[in-house]
Amino acid sequence: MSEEHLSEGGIFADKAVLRSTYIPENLPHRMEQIASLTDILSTALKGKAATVKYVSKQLEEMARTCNCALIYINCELFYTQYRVFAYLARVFNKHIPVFGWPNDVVFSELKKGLDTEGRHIVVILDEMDKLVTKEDEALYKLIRINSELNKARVSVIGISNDLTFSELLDQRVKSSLGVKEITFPAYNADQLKDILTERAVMAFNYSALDDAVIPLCVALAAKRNGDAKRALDLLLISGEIAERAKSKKVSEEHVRIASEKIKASMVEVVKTMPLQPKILLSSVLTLMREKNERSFSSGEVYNMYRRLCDHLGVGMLSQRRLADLISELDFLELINAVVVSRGRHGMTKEISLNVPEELIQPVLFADHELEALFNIRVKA
DNA sequence: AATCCACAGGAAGATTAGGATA
DNA sequence: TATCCTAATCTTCCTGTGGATT
Repeated sequence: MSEEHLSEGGIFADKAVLRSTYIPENLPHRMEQIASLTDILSTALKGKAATVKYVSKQLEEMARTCNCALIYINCELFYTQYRVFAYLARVFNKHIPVFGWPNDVVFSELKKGLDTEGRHIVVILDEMDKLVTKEDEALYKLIRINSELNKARVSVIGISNDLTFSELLDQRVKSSLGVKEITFPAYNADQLKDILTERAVMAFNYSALDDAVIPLCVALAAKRNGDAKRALDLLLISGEIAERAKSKKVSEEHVRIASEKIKASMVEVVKTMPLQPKILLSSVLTLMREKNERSFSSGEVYNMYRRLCDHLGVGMLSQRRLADLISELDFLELINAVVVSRGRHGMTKEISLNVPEELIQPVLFADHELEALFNIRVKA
């Protein structure tokens, strides 16, 4: 139980419930994704943290019905290639000494064991980051094992609390993991409401929430992409504001203040950005006005970016560099950037604005270096 | 099944900015 | 002021990717 938890007495019952690290018992409106997670037992996968963790909680139950074995490995304990493979091989009744055998012998024993059983197995690697730093070949081998098996299939579910660890991953591993990445459609207002209500019951003390608070949070968040994390953030910050104000209840007013605070910090982020990212952001804005669409390919954005630089008489960056800036803005949650394949038409990042246009447009135009964009021709 | 688009994103090296030091 | 050092930025060159199209 956390320190934070102990000090809750007024508004909050358990603040941690609202944080993005919290694993809910229930995951409403994601049954389809959960179903497909259990479905694709022939490939490696990764997904949004909460969903994967939830699945690992529940999968054991389902595993019995879909005839596959579930093997849980805590990488904090089994942190080398040898230990992981030896552990797995032992599951298939292979006798492997604790140490002494060469890695590749252990590996081929594991393959033999798998193929004689010929089943689907799901390997859950908890604290996966520990394994990656200590032994980078293990993950790669495990993921690629399918191509060397005849009958059996192996899936890997990686769990990690370390948000930055995917940067450490071997590119080969990353790309294999990404193969069956599941997409998560945005929640609609009703679904968001369900989610917030469910969490609020646990997070707040009884009757510490005004009835209007959740609908308001949903209304404010739904304007911006139906992102559950944003709605939960808003609720959390509202609660904190109410708490600091020594109020007994979280009211609509607190939500409004919280919303203003969030907006203010977004404005601040945009205001203090260097020139080039500002031009990039302006490019997205201009594209939205010109084409009357919401999302654009990185090629479109780069072309617009060049146009704007030209217009401003500013030196332009390479496409490669711009791709990095796009990722940075994505990280800051100012834009959404998702890699998609358009088949014959190549791969792109689909880029869309993630903050209210009317909020950042004035900020950008206020920059005297961008003044010239004011009168840029909007052609149909 | 093979091709091929339009990029993503890694590697390595160059350039620049911002200091520190002498 | 000139010189050096380091980190951040940015470029060039590159290989890899998924799936619509052939």
